[in-house]
Amino acid sequence: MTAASIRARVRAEMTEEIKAAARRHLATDGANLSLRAVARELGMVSSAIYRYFASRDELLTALIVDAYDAVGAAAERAEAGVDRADLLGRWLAACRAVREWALANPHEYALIYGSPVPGYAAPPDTVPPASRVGLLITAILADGFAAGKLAAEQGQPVPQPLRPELAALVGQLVPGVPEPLLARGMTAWIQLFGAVSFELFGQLNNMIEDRGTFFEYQMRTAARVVGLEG
Amino acid sequence: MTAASIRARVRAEMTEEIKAAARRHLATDGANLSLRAVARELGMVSSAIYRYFASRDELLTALIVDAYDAVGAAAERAEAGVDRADLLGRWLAACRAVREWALANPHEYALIYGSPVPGYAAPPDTVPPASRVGLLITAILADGFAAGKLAAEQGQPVPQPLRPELAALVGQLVPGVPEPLLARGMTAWIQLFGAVSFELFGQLNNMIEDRGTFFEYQMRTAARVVGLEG
DNA sequence: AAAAGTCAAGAGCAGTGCTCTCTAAAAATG
DNA sequence: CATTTTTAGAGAGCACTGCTCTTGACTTTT
Repeated sequence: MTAASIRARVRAEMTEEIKAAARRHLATDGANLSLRAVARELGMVSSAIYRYFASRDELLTALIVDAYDAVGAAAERAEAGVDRADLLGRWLAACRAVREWALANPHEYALIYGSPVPGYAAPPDTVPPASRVGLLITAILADGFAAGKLAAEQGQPVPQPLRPELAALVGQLVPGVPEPLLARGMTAWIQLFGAVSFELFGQLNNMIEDRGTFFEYQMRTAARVVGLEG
Repeated sequence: MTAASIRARVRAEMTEEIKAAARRHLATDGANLSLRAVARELGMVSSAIYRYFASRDELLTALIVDAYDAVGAAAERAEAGVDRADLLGRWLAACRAVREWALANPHEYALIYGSPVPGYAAPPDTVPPASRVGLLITAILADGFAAGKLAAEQGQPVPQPLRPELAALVGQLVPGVPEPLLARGMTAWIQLFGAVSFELFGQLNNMIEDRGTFFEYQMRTAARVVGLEG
């Protein structure tokens, strides 16, 4: 039993080492990292990797899950450090955390929010980690609504055909939040990742140099759309 | 002379055929399409491709330029069909055209707005085509401001450090537009491509089914941020 | 101590981007 | 018209890729 768990522990450590090496290679080769190169770096032969991951795709999936969890955790940590009553502060803290994580781990960010890897279908285990940031945002909205600080309706009316879908989402994510508020929350969500992606993927090149200030402005604008004032 | 231009014309046709085949392969293999497979499809040998493109990157660059031009042209065409005084209509037409082009050509969209291809640096010739949609949006803003329909200031104040950069952008893109208006235009620009990318890259999966309506709502919300009312 | 389970290595297959050399045809030049 | 020059493509080859299968060594369990 102890022996078995030793083996299991060694196996877990090896798995982590492979992922760490793969993450390093992600930086130079992107999603088409080379299994053989990873193996070489670890001083083993390529076929040995297959004892730990059934395929390259499975390795990628592990990296994707880790990445989603890492952004999610970073955003949650930052948001948790802000006074609960300061809704704008909580939103901005989460946004900044996402951006900073993305800047520090650009290739992992690209892996999860960039173009889908061709021929790769995300398995179901990636879904829960993928929704952590979205959940965090909606939690802020829920708090704001509960405290009477966020209006249910504001701005563009939500088209009728969207309401049942939004209602279902509210039901499974944040019970009690009005659909129009969630709809605006999704606007902010798109704005957040749109801004980070544009910066990271080079769309701001030759246009904006002071990316930090630009991002701050964008996220404050998004906050206004949702109804979060200072 | 005529003979020379015959040769040149054949060469141009062959170049187009290679690009067309490469575009087809983009669908299955994404950015790491195989030169050999492209050559095979054209009934030639891989080394022959190198008579037309010095490297795989050069082929990719050609595809990227074509893609930027295609979205740009689609957006311009759609926007041109709307009454000049109908600013909201022009904005929405451009947005819908971008989305529809992206849905029809998802892999080309991913090539230009997705994660950067690892080890690939976009050469300067991609810059002008890349800015066509942005130019179109700012042209709408300029018209609206000239007609007195768009307020210079609105919503979130533009941070001081951003103003000189925005001023420079205004100068080289759309003289006469106030910086805060351009800043809001960029918000809408991010919202547009953020929404399309989220839909295309699968971030809306298991959340929103009626993507068309959702997109419409998002773009109308973005229009409000800029100050474009019905 | 024997049986079962696990790990890693090595060879091999079909594929890749790219370079180099060679041939055949076409165009430009005398 | 004949000859030189330019060009397109073919083919072989290099170092690489993901992945499979077989073989040998080691560890855990019975």
